[in-house]
Amino acid sequence: MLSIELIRQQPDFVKAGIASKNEGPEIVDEILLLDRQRRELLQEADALKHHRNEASERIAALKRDHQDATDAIAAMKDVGSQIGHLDELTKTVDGRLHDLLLRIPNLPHASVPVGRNENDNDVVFTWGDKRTFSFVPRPHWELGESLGIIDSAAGAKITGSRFYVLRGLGAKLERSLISWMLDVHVQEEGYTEILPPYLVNRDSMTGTGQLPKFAEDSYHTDTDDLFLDPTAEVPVTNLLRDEIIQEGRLPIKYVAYTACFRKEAGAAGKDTRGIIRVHQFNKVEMVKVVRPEESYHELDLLLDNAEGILRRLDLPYHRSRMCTGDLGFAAAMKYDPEVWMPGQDRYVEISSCSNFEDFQARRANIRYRTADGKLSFVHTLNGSGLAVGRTMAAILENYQEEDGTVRIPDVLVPYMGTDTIR
RNA sequence: GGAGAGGUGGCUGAGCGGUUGAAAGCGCCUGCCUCGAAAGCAGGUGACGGGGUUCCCUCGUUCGUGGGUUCAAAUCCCACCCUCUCCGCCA
Repeated sequence: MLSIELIRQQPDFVKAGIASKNEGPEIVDEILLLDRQRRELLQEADALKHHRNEASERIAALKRDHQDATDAIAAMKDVGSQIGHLDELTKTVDGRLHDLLLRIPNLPHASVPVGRNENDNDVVFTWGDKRTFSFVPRPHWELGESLGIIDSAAGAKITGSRFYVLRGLGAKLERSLISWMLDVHVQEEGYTEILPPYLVNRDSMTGTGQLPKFAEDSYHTDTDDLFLDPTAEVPVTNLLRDEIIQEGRLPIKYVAYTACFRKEAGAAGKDTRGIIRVHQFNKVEMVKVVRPEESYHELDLLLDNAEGILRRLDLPYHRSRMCTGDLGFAAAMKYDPEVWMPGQDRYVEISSCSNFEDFQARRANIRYRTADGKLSFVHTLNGSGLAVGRTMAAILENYQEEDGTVRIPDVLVPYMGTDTIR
């Protein structure tokens, strides 16, 4: 969330920032109004409480001296109820204010290009040579079906649409990719591996920004109010919720594999074929918690770590810079590496690397203590390294042969125990 | 799921209705001592939110969370959450 001080002091700056994210300015005015009400109520109640505290001290003194205190007690009789009334009002206003603060998006970094939606994003970097095919490359869903490794019908049968089953070397390829990606990030880039719960509580979902605004995107268990994590970002970032980190521990670099669950509300009709947009998918996610002054440098490193996976797999990609309108709710800056899919003749998002600055840290109350003892909010970042199912799709499409077999990228052969899926 | 124990400041841990934001110890910071350090001695040391004449003063809140009782709650009552031990069930 944004600091209330910033909203108070520079409301027009905040309005302009959220407008560039396609959010109306009314929320800022509503916040300012409630903030004013809150402070007025607080002053009134504090004055009464001060009065009560002084009276209590006098009563205590009288009691100690074994003197009669009935008059003093009688005089305070209804002050308590006045305070109770004011506290109740404050609580109502406070709750409403807090809810609005949780619903206001992060402001974009000043350097982010202003734009309305994904059409205004820029490709800022391109890597790799697209392979020239002597035949018409097929999309991964056709390859997956003919090889018998991706079974969408089975997924629909046992669960529903947008679920799929992997079989044989398909299942093994998914598992190999997870292990290999984790190994690269841990062994070569110094991340610490985490295997968190896939179910998270309401506080965790609020801490990273999925709640309260995007509840309809998440799977939820009615009986105990838990959510299926939409990304490992949620459990992993929340490892540090309400923690005070000694500065020397920063930067903290975590990498986690989890299954991810998304309702994909509003995606009806989009990417209906294949395994690009599904309700359950595997992802390896990197999460960083860093000192504020280093967060943009760390974003560059994070991007390089994500794209390094694509380079090791020799998959052509480009990097898309998100405009303000496509940053999402919590990010101040975001880049999406997109992989080339020759079977579909398009680039597909395969990672998303964001700097949230202190937006998540404020919500989740993640702070660090500097050498001179001061407390500040950290900056948080995360990026997929990578979405596993989409990586498998990209491998199938880029490494396919005319006879329908698929070659295994060199780095994965030791994990797969074979160099071809046939 | 059942029974029991417990949740207090950075940590350990007292307090169990009335100057208790909270003893004591540890840790940390400052000063004295020292060539320097340790030891010793003295002092200081939480967070959050208001207000102000804004390197400081002041008020309020804060002892797992939320309610309740009371002039007054860390302290009494209720509910919930979490941790530990034992039992049961179980991949």
